[in-house]
Amino acid sequence: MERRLTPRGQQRRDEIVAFATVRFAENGFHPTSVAEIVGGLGVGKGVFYWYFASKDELLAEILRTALRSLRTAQAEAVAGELDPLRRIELAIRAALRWSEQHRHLVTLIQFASTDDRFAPLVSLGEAVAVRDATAQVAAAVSSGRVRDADPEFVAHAVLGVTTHIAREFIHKRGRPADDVADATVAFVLDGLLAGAISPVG
Amino acid sequence: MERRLTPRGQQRRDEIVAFATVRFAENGFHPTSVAEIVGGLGVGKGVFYWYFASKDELLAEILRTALRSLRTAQAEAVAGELDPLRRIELAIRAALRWSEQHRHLVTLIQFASTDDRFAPLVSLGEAVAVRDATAQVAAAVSSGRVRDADPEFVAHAVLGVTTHIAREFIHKRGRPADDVADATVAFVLDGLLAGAISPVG
Amino acid sequence: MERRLTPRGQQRRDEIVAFATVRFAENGFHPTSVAEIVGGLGVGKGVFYWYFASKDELLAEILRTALRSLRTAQAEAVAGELDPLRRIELAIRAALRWSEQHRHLVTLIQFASTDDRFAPLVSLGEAVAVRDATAQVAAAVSSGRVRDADPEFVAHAVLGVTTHIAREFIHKRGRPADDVADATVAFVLDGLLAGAISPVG
Amino acid sequence: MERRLTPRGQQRRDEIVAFATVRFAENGFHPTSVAEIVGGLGVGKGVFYWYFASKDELLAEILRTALRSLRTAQAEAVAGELDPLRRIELAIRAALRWSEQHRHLVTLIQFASTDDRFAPLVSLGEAVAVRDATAQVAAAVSSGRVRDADPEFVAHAVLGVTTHIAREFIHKRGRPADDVADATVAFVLDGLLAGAISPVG
DNA sequence: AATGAATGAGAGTTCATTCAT
DNA sequence: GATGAATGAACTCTCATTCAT
Repeated sequence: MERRLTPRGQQRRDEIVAFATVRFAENGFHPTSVAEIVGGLGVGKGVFYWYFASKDELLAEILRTALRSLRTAQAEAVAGELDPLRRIELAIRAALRWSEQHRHLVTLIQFASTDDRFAPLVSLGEAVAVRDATAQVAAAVSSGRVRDADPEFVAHAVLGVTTHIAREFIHKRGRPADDVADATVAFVLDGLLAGAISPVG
Repeated sequence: MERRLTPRGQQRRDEIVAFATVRFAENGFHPTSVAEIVGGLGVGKGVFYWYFASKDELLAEILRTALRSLRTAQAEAVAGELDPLRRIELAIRAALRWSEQHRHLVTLIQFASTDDRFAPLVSLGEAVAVRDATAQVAAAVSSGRVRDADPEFVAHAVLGVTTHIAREFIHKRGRPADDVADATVAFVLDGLLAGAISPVG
Repeated sequence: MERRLTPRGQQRRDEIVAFATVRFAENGFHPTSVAEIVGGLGVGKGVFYWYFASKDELLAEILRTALRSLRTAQAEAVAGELDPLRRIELAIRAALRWSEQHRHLVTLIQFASTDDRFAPLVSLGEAVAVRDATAQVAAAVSSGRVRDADPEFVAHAVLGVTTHIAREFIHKRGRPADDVADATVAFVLDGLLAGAISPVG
Repeated sequence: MERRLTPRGQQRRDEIVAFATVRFAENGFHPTSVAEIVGGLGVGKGVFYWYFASKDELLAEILRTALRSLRTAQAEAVAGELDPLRRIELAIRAALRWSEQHRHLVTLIQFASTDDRFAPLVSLGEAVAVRDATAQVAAAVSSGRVRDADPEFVAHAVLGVTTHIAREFIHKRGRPADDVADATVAFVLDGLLAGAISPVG
């Protein structure tokens, strides 16, 4: 593969990616056939294999692009911010806003992480975000601003909250990402007990 | 279906379920063929269709049984406990212990939730746990013991943390469920800020 | 593969082998599709793959069976004969008679020897005959009954004559194997010069 | 087709022929795709069809050229020689030398003779050599210099020996063509028995 | 002369499911 | 209850060939 493409070719390729992403997310990867994709685009079967080595390779590319896009969105969101807790907050907000705009990709990423052939790609993509979050938490812990905790554990806990909440509240219930983000940040930073009335005895 | 089975029949059926669960979890549901399952058990194809109406139906049953088992484990864990926060803690601990013992089922549940045909079963199974957690949080909030928050949101946040942490720390890294549970409960109840040194300025 | 077959299954399998042998020989291996084979037998496509792992594997098996059959025919023909030259003669006669009866197999063997994936099978099959012929020639040479010559070279020369002659005279022109065998044996034993009138000066 | 080509065009064409010859011989004709050929040369697909009407036509041309080349080599080798047996010997030597230099073509010719679409071309090419050899043998027989035998049969026997020996000893084992030729000529002229010690009673 | 793009029939193969025994 | 055999639609992928540029 790695073909030199004309502008028209690049456009075709993008069409395939866009169409397949939606189908894969809505129908599932395995149940969506190549025939369905090319049929939906009104082109011959060969077109698919002109641009992609295989159906697997197409999904892999979708995933790589998606994860890179998410990473970029987060990187831009935290750029310039030095405070560790603010960085974490901004990263959560960016992730939720990105999820709102790319629900199909979110679905695909979740599926991919259940398939041995694609899971490594997802882990790889997540690793960057986790690494950054881990560093921020570690900094916050050592400066005494947050309670002592395994930074990597916390980073994954945050990741778990964020992804599940995105699916449940943004995708399923259509809540605005920013509102959901407020609640998510509060949960992450304060937990359940903070600010509550101390038990009287 | 709904066949009256002899003890030997019941055993056969259970064998199929057990074997298929592992294969589905390790290889993926779609990539695992019926032929592979019956081949692995050394029986003919007819056997499979004697006990199950279809491959889909087998997965559905695995999921139903799995979710029921998880529910039961949680119900037993919280039985008799009246304090809302303790109930949540006990439910988290039960879920993590169950995940430790049923990693294949955890994988399958995650996959199922990405497939339109099976996702409803998972939601249904989770709904019970979420409903209980929501009620506990609501009680705790209204008694002023935890900060004001949308109880259902919190319930899902806890679910998100727990499932992700189970996969990442118990399955991938093999940490003991009980240790992981301690950290999870701390995260959920205290968030990041609680117990930290207040900023001096 | 390596399936336990019922008598009916064995029969089906044999049908496929027989039909495919003819088609492969007449149309060529690559140009003959699996669809053509199952269509010609009036069965579904799955049948083919129930009995054979692949089209390649079917050809491989045809070749193995064919070469074993030829070997057996030659072994039976020379059994009990001790004289080296007679053994060679009998082997040539057996080969030609076998070629007469299995012209499709002869064609397939020739094709196979031009394809890297199958050529080793042919070489393997021929090796036995060549080894025996080599031994006979060596014996004849060392007893002084034939002129000094590289026994292995002679063995291959005999093989070359025999196979080409079978195709040209038995298959293409339909000459009876026994007549062709007489001429072949004469050529092999006597060459061109033997028994000729010595040049008078 | 039959295009008037510029010198550069002629060169391109020759490149294709050379490259395809090697690929066809090493990978097989059917398994070698047009895409592979143009890809290997770093040109677009249009180029192929600019110079050749089809893949079949390319092979046909390769074969025609190859057989003409072999014929020419033999014709030059025997030119001027009047003695029938010497002509046969020289033709054998020329064939083996040519085989040594054109092993890929030898492989292709052998394959072609197993495919109904190309076999006639090979027969046609061989016919000339066989015709000449037949004439020489007939002359030698009628002058009494060789034993009585069907000249055409002998011609084919010689062809069979020569082609098989070329593949086995020159191509597979890399023996020098001239050494192999000595042994081949000896076999053809003397057979096995000539010059051997007569059995003593 | 040459390119990249496109075609679409057809290749080999798989597989959930059914059926005769 | 259980088997091996059979089905045939659907799958992924290939490929000789054509075409617009």
